[in-house]
Amino acid sequence: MGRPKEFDVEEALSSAMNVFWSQGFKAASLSDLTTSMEISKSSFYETFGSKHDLFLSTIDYYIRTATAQVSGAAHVDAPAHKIIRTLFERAVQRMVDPKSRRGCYLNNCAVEVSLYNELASKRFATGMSIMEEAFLKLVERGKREGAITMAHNSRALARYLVSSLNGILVMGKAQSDKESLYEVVNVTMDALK
Amino acid sequence: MGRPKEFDVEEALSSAMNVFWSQGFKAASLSDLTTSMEISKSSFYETFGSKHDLFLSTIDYYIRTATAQVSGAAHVDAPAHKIIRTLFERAVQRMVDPKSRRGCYLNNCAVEVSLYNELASKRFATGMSIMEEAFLKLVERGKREGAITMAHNSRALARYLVSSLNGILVMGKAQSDKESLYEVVNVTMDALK
DNA sequence: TCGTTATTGGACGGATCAGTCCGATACTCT
DNA sequence: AGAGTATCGGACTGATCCGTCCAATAACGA
Repeated sequence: MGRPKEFDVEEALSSAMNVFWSQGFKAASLSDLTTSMEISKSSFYETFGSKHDLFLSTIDYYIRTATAQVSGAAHVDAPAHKIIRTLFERAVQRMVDPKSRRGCYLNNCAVEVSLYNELASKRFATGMSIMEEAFLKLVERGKREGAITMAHNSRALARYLVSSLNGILVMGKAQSDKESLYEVVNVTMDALK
Repeated sequence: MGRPKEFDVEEALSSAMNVFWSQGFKAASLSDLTTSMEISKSSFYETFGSKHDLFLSTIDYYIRTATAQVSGAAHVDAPAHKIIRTLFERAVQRMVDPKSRRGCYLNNCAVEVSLYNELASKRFATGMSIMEEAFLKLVERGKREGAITMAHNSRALARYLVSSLNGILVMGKAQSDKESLYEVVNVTMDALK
């Protein structure tokens, strides 16, 4: 019944997210968005409601996809502390590559709009706590494996890791020198011992 | 000769910075700025050139004032590692207070405009390296005082501290719980031992 | 008093913006 | 063939934006 959608909503969301990620919410015009999403203005409003609605949807999309990666890594068959290190090293690699030096989408969104946008900042908090839970499981496993210190409780260490990861993503914007960032990772990881 | 300026340029810069800090560059309208700065549109363009010029000036202003605080703390007569902890605790206090939960101005600016603004991102890098130098001196002193580990070179530790401080400022936006943030500070500081 | 500079407020231009609406067309199922 | 939906492009609205310009006024020094 009726003509089917010609574009994939998830793909369009991904494109839109990349536009917001690169330009910010305010700076991204509707024209920028529809061009990148490869849909017409009419389809845009029909499917996504408004620029602001779309923005919130891209945050949900990011939480759905990006945090799934971190959570997924927790199930890899390797020592927990190695998985943690790998997650940090991947972050460094992303910040070193000019094409992906955009930091964390959630952080960027929080900076730009959380101040005047309740809905967006709630999503930011949600994303962070998902990250925290993922790290928490890894830390607990690391303790059982005897590779992580008992000097701090697991949740404190998990929060420390989320915080540190964000710090590295911020630093990467100013200091894209690979070795410097790896040094920071080394010090950060040593705190777990 | 001629009528003297009636407003203080530094004060106006401070007001403008607060507007940008709270709303972001794009979202801050000229009307918002002139209202907060308490000058007319004509005086605005006469003195500050353009919105963008003013923006860059506020970044310089921030670097001039805020990093001076950190650098100044280095000369306090107290054990270096205690000074470092105090700096972190002050950051936590700022993030816990709803009125000052705005993170680091440099970071916010970098997130919003660094992607399409060379001049702003250079300033961001400058600010970060000033912070790094301040922490470097503290770390070196802390080592001489025997309170900081020799396991890592001083510059790596200084970078680690800058990174961690930024991480805490980011986390504070999602997690404003005081105790959680203090826990992160504790773990962070333990890495120096 | 006179020249110089600072300040103001408002009018104005040119551009861009988000969002609405409509007519034409294309696709799919019954 | 016909009903139902998707898509498109473009015209349009109303608002907002940054920035320019100008005439009037106010404060200073000589």
